[in-house]
Amino acid sequence: MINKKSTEDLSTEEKIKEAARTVFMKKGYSATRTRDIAEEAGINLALLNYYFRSKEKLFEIVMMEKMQKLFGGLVGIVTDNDTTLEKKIELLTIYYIDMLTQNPDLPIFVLSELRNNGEHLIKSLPIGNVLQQSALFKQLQVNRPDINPLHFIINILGSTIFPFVAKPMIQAVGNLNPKDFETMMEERKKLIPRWIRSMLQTK
Amino acid sequence: MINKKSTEDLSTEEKIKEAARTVFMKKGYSATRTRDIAEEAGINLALLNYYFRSKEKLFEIVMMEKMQKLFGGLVGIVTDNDTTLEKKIELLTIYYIDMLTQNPDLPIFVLSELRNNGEHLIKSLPIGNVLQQSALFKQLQVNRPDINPLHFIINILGSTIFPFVAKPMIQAVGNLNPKDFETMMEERKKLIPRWIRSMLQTK
DNA sequence: GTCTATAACCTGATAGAC
DNA sequence: GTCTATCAGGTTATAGAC
Repeated sequence: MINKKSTEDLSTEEKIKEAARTVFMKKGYSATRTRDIAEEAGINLALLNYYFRSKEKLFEIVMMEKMQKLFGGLVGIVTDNDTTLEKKIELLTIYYIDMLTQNPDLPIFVLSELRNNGEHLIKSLPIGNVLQQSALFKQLQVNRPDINPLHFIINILGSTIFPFVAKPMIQAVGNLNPKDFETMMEERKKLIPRWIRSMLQTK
Repeated sequence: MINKKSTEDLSTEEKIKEAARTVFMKKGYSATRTRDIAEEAGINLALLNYYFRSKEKLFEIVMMEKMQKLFGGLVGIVTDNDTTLEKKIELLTIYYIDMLTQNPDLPIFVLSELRNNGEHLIKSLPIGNVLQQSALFKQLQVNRPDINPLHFIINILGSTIFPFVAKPMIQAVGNLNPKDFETMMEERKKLIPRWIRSMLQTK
């Protein structure tokens, strides 16, 4: 546990950033007050501006981190020239479900803030070109030249990410407690790769 | 066109509600100022409070409408005892893609506000019981008794709704202009029912 | 670097004239 | 019903002492 520093050990700057992650994630940009962040960090409001100049600058740092966390992880998998198409689908599924089980609020945060306060941040991530030129894209194109590969990417991400975006709704509809929800997501790790495989074979 | 009144013809109360729909939908609850709504409605700020007492009351009216619009439409389809499972899947797909093409920002609005300001509103919609006792649920259970029917519901909704939730990301990744995006969604109306069918057959 | 105090502005809501 | 004016409180950001 050498990497897991307790809050008291962190530098002031890092304490503020950590508090900002927590509060922005929970409330979104607009509903967050800098006072909330200062309180969460256990420091004074003035220090926040001393280190980060403004609420918006601090938000952009957090937002970039979260976008990276949501979309950065897939790069290593999709660009690997040594894995089969089927293996990539399996790895993506497991990666996303595990990562989102640890960070269930990540996608709704990123996707909703992207629309409200950060559409200009999309261009910062070169994820578009990476994906278009990836091994996965080419493999999909070879397998199903009749269908835009983007459809399959959407399906993989939709199958894994959507349940977390709609989590409150799904829990209500299915009468699921948090443990039930996690169990279902665990089931999906096996089901989704099978489903995507069958999609690829369906003419 | 007898139902389509121009803005000037509406009652003041309806003008304010219409403006509230527009502004809340665009900015979300927290980022919306009652002054924005008043201006959009072409009336004075005081009138908003005269008709609706508070920002929150007005928001709840809009939010209930939007939840109804997002989830109410599926009730008629899933409870129909006279359509086959396959027909229901086709109808749900077409219904959602058409409706969301007209209202692309609806799902991200509802799902993100649900988390921030309206989790207590979920219970207002009896969608949970309706779905659990629906013909669709029973048909899924008969077809695949080995898999929780909720998985398939999530897949149908995920395939149709997720692309709209992630729209800015998808457009950036795929280098799509709005017309391209619509074309892809149109393609999905044919593809998704095929995919779900093949899922149901995949052991 | 860290704090207190406060400036400068914004926001939801209401009072009161018409 | 509709308006103008304004209140009371909140919000970001900074000045200035330590």
